[in-house]
Amino acid sequence: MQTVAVIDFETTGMSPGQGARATEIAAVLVQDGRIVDRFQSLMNSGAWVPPFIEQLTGITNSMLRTAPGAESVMRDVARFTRGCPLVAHNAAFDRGFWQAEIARADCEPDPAHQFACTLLLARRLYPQAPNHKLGSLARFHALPSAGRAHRALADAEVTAHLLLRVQEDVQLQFGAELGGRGVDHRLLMALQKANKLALARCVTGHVKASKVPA
DNA sequence: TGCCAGGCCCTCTTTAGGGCCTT
Repeated sequence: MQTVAVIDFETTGMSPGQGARATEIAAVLVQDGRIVDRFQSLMNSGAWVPPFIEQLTGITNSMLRTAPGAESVMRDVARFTRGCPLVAHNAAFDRGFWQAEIARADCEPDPAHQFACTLLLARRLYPQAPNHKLGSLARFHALPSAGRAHRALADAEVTAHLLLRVQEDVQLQFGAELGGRGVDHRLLMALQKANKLALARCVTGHVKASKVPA
């Protein structure tokens, strides 16, 4: 079964385009419906962490002073996730930092590193949720807690449990269309883009497309 | 002077605007 890497960044701000840098990254590998491996590291890019972010994440400037360099951490996490599709909650955010930090570390881009987004999927599948913040969805589905929110490993683990719940619910909801097929990464990427009224059509189309020889 | 993210979704839309979500 395909192994997927769920990642989460903590950063100094909202956008790498505005000079924000990553302060911590975590990746958890999900295979056969469970977490099978974990990677987590603080990363010292030399960037200053604003007080608001120190308070939000608990990651302080003094903690980063002794952390490994951002470039070596990115090389390590790229190696850890090699060949795995990626998943994040609000993937547009993490994708931006992933691409920026990978480029700074001079890593070769991995074609397998395509992002699926649990935020987009949750908006499709759980319109009845009070909102689609990671913490709210964790409460909504009673997902296991993995530690302090706004730390990379804890958030990545919660996102991994949300992903597993999404896969389970897609299977339950569209089992007939899937005909015994698993909920793979390509289907999740198709679903997150599907019009909310066209989920079933999307699944059927994906299954038909999957039957065409490459 | 005032503003300064980006991507996505929804709707009183598409020649746009506002809200959500991430740190």
